[in-house]
Amino acid sequence: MFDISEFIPVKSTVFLVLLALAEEPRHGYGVMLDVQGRSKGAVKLGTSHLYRHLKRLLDDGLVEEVEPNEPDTDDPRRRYYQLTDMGQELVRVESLRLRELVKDSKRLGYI
Amino acid sequence: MFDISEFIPVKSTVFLVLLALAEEPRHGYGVMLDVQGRSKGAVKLGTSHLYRHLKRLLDDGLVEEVEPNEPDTDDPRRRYYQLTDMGQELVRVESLRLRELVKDSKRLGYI
DNA sequence: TTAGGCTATATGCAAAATGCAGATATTAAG
DNA sequence: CTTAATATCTGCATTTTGCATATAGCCTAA
Repeated sequence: MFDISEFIPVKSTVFLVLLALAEEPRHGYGVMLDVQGRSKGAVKLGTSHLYRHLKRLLDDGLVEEVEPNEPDTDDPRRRYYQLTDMGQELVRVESLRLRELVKDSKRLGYI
Repeated sequence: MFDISEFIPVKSTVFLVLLALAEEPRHGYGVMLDVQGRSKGAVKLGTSHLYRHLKRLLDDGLVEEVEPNEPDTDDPRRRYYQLTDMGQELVRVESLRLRELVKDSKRLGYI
């Protein structure tokens, strides 16, 4: 369907951004908080970094901007993003790759 | 035991190197072949990159050089590496982190 | 025996990514 | 009103990457 091979392996921090958006559309700052929360604070993604990642993901067609569900309750500065079809496939393929690595690690007795 | 928090998240390509060494001591070129094989060719690690990663891992105390098991059968150019205790712990902790991400991806229906 | 391909490690350099700091502005709480 | 939290974005020095290339030992077949 899509040729996503050039994006694999997905960078560790970028995968966290994709996974945040995999759950539901979010704005940049929300992505940052999700990344921190998901890793219990172990991974911190600086804002500068975050927005540059988002710009890159937009350019690559993995993420697209979307209107918020309830505009009136939202801070107007917020820009919402969601995964494109290609972005969803990348999450799927990269998840499978990581699952194999985890399986190897388990087989070797590390976890 | 060790403070490995500064190394998390481990870069995608570096984790592949660590996992190659997690199986058994290998020399640089062997690591490269393992990385390619483990991902069925999807991930290619250039030689320049590989040796710089190894140097960095040595400097960080995650990997250490080791004498080959059977010197006489080996190409004398080869330098063998294995994980240190800290390197092993990093593999363990990072594997657990990745397992959670895969679990999230599964919960969201991506895999 | 030598030519070619694979194995093996390493460096140089331009381009890209990163980390840190800070600019700018809105919202919410006290 | 003042402060803290929210929110997006840019500048710049440093680090990492990608690509090419250097060097050289090993292996096999013409």
